[in-house]
Amino acid sequence: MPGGDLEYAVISMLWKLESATAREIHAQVGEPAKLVYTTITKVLDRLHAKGLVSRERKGLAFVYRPRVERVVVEAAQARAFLAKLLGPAPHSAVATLVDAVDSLDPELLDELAEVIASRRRRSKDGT
Amino acid sequence: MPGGDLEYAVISMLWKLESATAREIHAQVGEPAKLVYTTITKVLDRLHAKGLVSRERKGLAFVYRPRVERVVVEAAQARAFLAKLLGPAPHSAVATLVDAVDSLDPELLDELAEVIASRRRRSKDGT
DNA sequence: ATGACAATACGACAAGCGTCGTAGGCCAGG
DNA sequence: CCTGGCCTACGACGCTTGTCGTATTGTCAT
Repeated sequence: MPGGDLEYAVISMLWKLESATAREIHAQVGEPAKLVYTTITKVLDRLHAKGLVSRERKGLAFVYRPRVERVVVEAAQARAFLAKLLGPAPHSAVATLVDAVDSLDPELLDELAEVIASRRRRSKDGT
Repeated sequence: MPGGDLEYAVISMLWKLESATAREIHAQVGEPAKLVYTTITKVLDRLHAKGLVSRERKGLAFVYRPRVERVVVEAAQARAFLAKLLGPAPHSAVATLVDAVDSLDPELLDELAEVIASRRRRSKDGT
């Protein structure tokens, strides 16, 4: 549901920090990207309008916190993306994925294999 | 580079068919989605403007064909998506991914494992 | 030639997002 | 009391995408 990249970056930071003010988010996300402060507040606004984050006044500022669990959002995104890829040719998609992981961080391949193994084991048990 | 879902669906169909007219694409993609013919041609237009597909006149109609290889585009998408996910917590991202695959098509897990294994083997060789 | 048809070209509109700029409210230090 | 900082609220703009509708043009059979 966080459609764009910036929105995603912002809510990601919130997941990481648990809660934060616009200023803090800006320091972490906006500043490095050379984005003006109000750009971040705007994004926060929209996220809030969509019900993805909650906010609570604290003195002058708002303290924001995520309102949706990260796992849920990421699972949804992953599924959507996968579905898009799988559409026509599931098999090559799998290879594409593995390549992507490999090229971004080869070490994750081991982890990936492990996760799959345990998932497979669990399936066999019926859990 | 094919930003949206419809654009992606259209170029996907082109990858599948090798080449096709707007009418054919519409029959495959547009019709089932209850989209009007010109919606498809518009998308094809934009795809063409972006240089993602080429077209060649054939009688009245244009015959379109993909101009970028599917692997290239998909690899780029996969990398972009992965990078987005990995950003904050690479590890849970891997799990998310596996979950997604599992939930969409459990059989692909085996395939995934296999691909990883061969990729690992190759890495070890240094290829 | 001409009229019916098919296909394209073009233009329009609404959303969603990124990105700013400006206006207005509020609190603390002179 | 007034001024300087912060902070939020809001509105604006441009670009991309989805989605149509209408206008134009080219082809073919009569």
